Amino acid sequence: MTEPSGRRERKKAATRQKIADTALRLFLERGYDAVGIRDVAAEADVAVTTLFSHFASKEALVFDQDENFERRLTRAVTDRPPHEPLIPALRREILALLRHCASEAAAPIWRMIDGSPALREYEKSMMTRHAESLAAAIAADLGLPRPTTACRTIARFTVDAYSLAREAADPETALDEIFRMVEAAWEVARPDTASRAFAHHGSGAQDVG
Amino acid sequence: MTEPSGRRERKKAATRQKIADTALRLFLERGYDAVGIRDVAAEADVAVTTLFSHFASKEALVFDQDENFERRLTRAVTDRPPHEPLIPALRREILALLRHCASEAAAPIWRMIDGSPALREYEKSMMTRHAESLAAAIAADLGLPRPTTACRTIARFTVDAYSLAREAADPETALDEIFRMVEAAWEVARPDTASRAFAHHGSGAQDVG
DNA sequence: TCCTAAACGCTAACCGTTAGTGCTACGGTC
DNA sequence: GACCGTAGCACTAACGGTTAGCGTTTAGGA
Repeated sequence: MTEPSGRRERKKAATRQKIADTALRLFLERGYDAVGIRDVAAEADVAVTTLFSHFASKEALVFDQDENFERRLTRAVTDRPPHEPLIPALRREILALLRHCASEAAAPIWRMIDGSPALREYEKSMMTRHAESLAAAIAADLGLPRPTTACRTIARFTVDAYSLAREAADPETALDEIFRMVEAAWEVARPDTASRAFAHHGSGAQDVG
Repeated sequence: MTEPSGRRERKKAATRQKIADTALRLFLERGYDAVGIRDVAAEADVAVTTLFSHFASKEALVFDQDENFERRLTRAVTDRPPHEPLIPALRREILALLRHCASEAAAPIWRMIDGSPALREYEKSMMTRHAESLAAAIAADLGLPRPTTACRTIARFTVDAYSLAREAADPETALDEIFRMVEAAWEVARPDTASRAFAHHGSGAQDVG
């Protein structure tokens, strides 16, 4: 019951990988909607229940490899060069993600995702989940114990930037424009320099400017 | 085949209303997840197929009355007082929506929504859909033929504000903070006055109470 | 060696949703 | 008032994703 080290882990990982590979292959061959869970399970030579013990849903079969998405976002904050400001670091990472998805060998996969409403929905809710991790990373970067509203907001805006840029005709130009807006939003909210903008919070009085 | 005026329409509306009422009652009595579509249909004395001819999904049964949500957002733009700036008008409307959801007789409904992941997801994707209408309304307000990236971004940020404020411990204070950020984002992006960077309007433009 | 537990399998269902089909009643027209 | 097109609704049956219940194998540790 200590560490499940060794062969068992490898077998499990192999099964998982076989399922994911099979699923992706079938989806690309016949289309996402035309392939059923039972098809994937049969082709991967596992039971349906086994498939669902590795993946929470049919959509998760597609976004398996993109779990590192979250990692990349948080690392863009934590592992950036010492004096690089926060927002440019995020912008750089989003740009890299955009390019990774747009070109590369991943093109047919993203065509498939764009072609299925269920997958698009899933990706969006995935991004929103990741925004919460990003908010935590930003808060930690600022030395805050817990994410503030401003952290959560900037995190949400950042994943919006990804989502909006991906839908734009010219993603990279759109990203520039959106991040100018994100930067401006951050400038009025960041705790270290916000003192000149507002000095009160928590009490009833609210005001702008 | 002209206008289906009269009794038929009324009967249809009555059936729809009966289904919605029954569904809401059962959901509140037993919990959303504990009530099946077949239960609702039986209790409303209609066939399952009839239910689905009135409502696109189970979640839509809950958000039936909130179709005006989209209308309210776009009208906050189109029907605002002549010289009121865009962002404060949006802020005012979001505040009204927050209050409408938080207090009022709607409290148990929102408790139910918050208690069901499926419903929370549905609400979020609904808001994202509404963001696109809002973007169109903003574009029209500026005399643009089609929504630009900036319009879409501000629209998205606006519905984010609603979503983030609703999750916050103190929604109204959070909304103030978020809208300060939205305002800043808009200032650097708005096409007509992008040059005069910041114009603070300090006097009490927002109504409280 | 034996014991525990994880991984896997099978069956059988549950649940939301849809297709196919047909009946009924309403509304407009002659 | 009789006629007809069509909208609303019902019923059966299924599809596809997902899960529960329960049994079987197999690896790892005692």
